Amino acid sequence: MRSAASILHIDLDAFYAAVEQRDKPSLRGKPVVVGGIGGRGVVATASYEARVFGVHSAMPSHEARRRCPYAAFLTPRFAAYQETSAQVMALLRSITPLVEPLSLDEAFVDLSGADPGPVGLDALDPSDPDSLRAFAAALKAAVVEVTGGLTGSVGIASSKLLAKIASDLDKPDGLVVVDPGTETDLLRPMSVGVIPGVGPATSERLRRIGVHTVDELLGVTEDELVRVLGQAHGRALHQMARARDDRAVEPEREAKSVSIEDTYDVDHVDRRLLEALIEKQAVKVTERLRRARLSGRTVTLKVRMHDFSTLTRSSTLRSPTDEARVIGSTARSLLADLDTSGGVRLLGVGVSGLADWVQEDLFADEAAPEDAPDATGEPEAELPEAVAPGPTYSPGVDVEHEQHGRGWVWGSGRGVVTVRFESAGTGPGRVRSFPLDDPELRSLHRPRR
DNA sequence: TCTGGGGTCCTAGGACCC
DNA sequence: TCTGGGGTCCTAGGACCC
Repeated sequence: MRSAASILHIDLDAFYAAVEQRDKPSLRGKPVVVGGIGGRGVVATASYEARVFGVHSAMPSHEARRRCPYAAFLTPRFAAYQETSAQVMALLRSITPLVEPLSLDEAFVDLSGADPGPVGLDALDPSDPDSLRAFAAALKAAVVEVTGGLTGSVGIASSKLLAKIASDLDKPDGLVVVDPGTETDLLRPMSVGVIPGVGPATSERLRRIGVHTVDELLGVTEDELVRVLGQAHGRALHQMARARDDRAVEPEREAKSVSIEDTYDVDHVDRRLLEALIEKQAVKVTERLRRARLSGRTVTLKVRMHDFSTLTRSSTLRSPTDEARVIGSTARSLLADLDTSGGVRLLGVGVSGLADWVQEDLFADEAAPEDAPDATGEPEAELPEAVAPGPTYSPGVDVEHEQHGRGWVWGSGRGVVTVRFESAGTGPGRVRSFPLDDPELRSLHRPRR
């Protein structure tokens, strides 16, 4: 841990739901649930108004609907979230290049040597708590400004560990500065679960040796922790309990894998269908690889069975590839070893062992397992709807009507789509319904990147 | 109608090599 | 005259994060 509180962690509040409320004025102040809306969907983010009803992330959507039937249930618009995230990250990088994004809505920032000019301040002194508080307040205001109204919670401390814990203490719209020297006093009474990396399994193991709080964790020797949790985790936790953490903010972390996975509304048994689905995923993974100018050597197939048991099978090629044909045939050959007769609820295709270049493949003929019948060669019409294009008018997606302008899909069914015409800058808008095939209505949905 | 999708990191065993 | 010891690569699974 550093002598000054020079590490900042920012976490945008209820991020997906907040973007939806920004862009859909009629939903401001109301319960909003963003996530999968199919029978097997789960909640990605619930607005604070929905959390009051007990709705939270990772809860099955049907359970969320039971608890909060009048919430707006929306499918995610990742393009909008990515755009908003990029605005915030750009703001942070205008202050210092030492920015480490953890996800779309979270980042660490190393404030040593930062320039507070972009948030309208002359000076920032990380050794002065008042200066830090003034900076954080200015930063939060700037986030509201660049995002068009989103708030974030900020924690500032002498390490990543404490900054992250601090940003969580005063949500939403929070601001907590941990003064150097007070770190262990802050941690001591807390549950071990506040330490990032301590989830249900670790908590349970610790509970069995009588440890519930950080204070109790302090009474356990490093050897004992290693015995219970393994080398890496045990040592790390022994350090964390003492607020010892000198991990650096790493601005340039590179991707280690790229993957696609899909859970289907029904379990699939038909092998030809499974192969066709894998082939589609291979094409999508390839598109992502190529956009990032990457190639990879190891292809992994993930299969979740009807009983939720999950298997992975992987195969490492002689050289990196970014070809859908190679990735698809490799993944399909991995399926061959598995007994899927009980039904498959999820398939996934991933590529790891990434290289930021594409080798001219001297062994192309050998790298591609010899001509397994090509699933994409099958007539599309023979396959069930699972491989057909999805519905265009999912709840929440952006649309435009020639007469009425921009709006978003409230719902659709029985040949009708219902649209509310409003956007971030307008007030709450009117609602109208149209036939699904209305030529004047079009989806502005951009395919997911 | 139980349990998403995108990731990261760690462990453990076997093969292989020196 | 059983059975060494690392190191690296690969595979499979699991915990965890948002």
